[in-house]
Amino acid sequence: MNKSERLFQLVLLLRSRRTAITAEAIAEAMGVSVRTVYRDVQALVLSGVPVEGEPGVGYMIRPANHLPPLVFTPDELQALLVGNRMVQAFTDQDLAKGARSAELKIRSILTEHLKQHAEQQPYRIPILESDDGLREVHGKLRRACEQRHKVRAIYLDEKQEKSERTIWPLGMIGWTGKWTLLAWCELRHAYRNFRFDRFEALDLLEENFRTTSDISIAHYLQSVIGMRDPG
Amino acid sequence: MNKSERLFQLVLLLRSRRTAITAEAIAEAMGVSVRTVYRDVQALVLSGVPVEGEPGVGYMIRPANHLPPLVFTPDELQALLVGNRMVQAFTDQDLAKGARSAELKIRSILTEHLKQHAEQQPYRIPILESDDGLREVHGKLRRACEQRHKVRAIYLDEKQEKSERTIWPLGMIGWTGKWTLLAWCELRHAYRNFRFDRFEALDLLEENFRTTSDISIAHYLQSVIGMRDPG
DNA sequence: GGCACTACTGACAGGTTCTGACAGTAATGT
DNA sequence: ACATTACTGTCAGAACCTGTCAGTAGTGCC
Repeated sequence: MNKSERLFQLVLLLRSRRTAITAEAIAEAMGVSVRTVYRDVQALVLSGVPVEGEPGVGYMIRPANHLPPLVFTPDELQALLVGNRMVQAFTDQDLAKGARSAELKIRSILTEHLKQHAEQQPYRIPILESDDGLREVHGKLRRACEQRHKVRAIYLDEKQEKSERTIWPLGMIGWTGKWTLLAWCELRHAYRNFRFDRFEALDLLEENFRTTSDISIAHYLQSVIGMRDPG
Repeated sequence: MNKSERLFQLVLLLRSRRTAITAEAIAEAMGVSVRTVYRDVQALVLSGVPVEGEPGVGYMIRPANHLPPLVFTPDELQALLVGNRMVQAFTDQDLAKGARSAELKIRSILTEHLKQHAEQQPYRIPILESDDGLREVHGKLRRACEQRHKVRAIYLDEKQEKSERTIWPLGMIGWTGKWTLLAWCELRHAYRNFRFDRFEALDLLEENFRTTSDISIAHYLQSVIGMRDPG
């Protein structure tokens, strides 16, 4: 990525956020040194782009129309289409529906050349009916996470031992070949991970839970795994 | 005026006009050669700025009112973001890069409300360094499919038996937890499927192949699996 | 006041990209 | 066939860019 491309991406990055971002975070996102970020920011300012910064806070862009209309490049388009197809195959029905309609919107703005490019991609991702049950589990759990419903679940562990418990679904982790639910378990008073394919029964309860600083996906990722939550 | 500054100015120039402007006029306005203008225009196009040109007419930026506004619903947005993250985790580096920049473009046009919504989604998809080798295999095979290069491969089957063969990579099939390559095998004179994680070595050959009505992904799906190729 | 930390600027050697000039290609018109 | 126009590819020389490191300024703590 050369400098001019990077400057465009930096404008996009700043425009994509609601909050300020530090030079260090930008450097990491762009794969360059912090010194280069300072230079880039200065280059933007000299070009008239209203970037503002504050020590201890980071950089923001003032909302002004500094972006021309943008269209997707061939690589970007392919990434979107493949990703959408994966969502249709590996998540749930409602999200699949969202993916399909998003794709129609994206296709509506393509040039003829890009449309042809989209026809020639080598990917095929079959949507198997045998995965319908899993898609339903996925949908229930997503709803529970989003709406913060406690869940009453019957779960089989790796030894096929059945347990029944009430859990607070905090987040959905995607791995190669499986999804796991990060939850706070009322039975064990601790975080637990549950594979979607091992739930035998699931009931969303009317009762809601609240995340706290000590019970949240960010807390788990930070203090239990030692990973910063980019989300 | 360096190149990055000039590109910003060129966007402003093109956006300020209702009519096309020739490369020569741009060159004069910018104080550079015509050759450089051609390069600059190409750089803008590669970043996704919809610059269009016609011999004898000149260049314009496609007006925003000729592009339908891209407005996504919360579900559509979530589907796009999750899909993009999966592409980053489970495909190759270049496609991941496309996904990232597509995401920035999408995020940069969101309303404040949708930006907030995007921050609160329950998905986390870790991008593991342990998958870097597989991402490299994925990238090679994608290139081979797209550019129609024959591939010289060393492959381990499910009994760990090693074989070496020349194959024509036709398409990439995504399943839960793994990718397979659909290829025409010169050794067996038949279609064969190869799991990405079982390739021990891969060399893209200079030699190209051509698909025919009897050797193609559509033919395989239709006549071998009995499935219509949605394309 | 001294020290540590944070965010930034200046300088430098080595590396990378960019430029104009020129040759070549493709399309169009006479 | 020839001329013109708009574009692409190549090359040598020029210009710019990068990360590293040292230094500056500001802030907070002891």
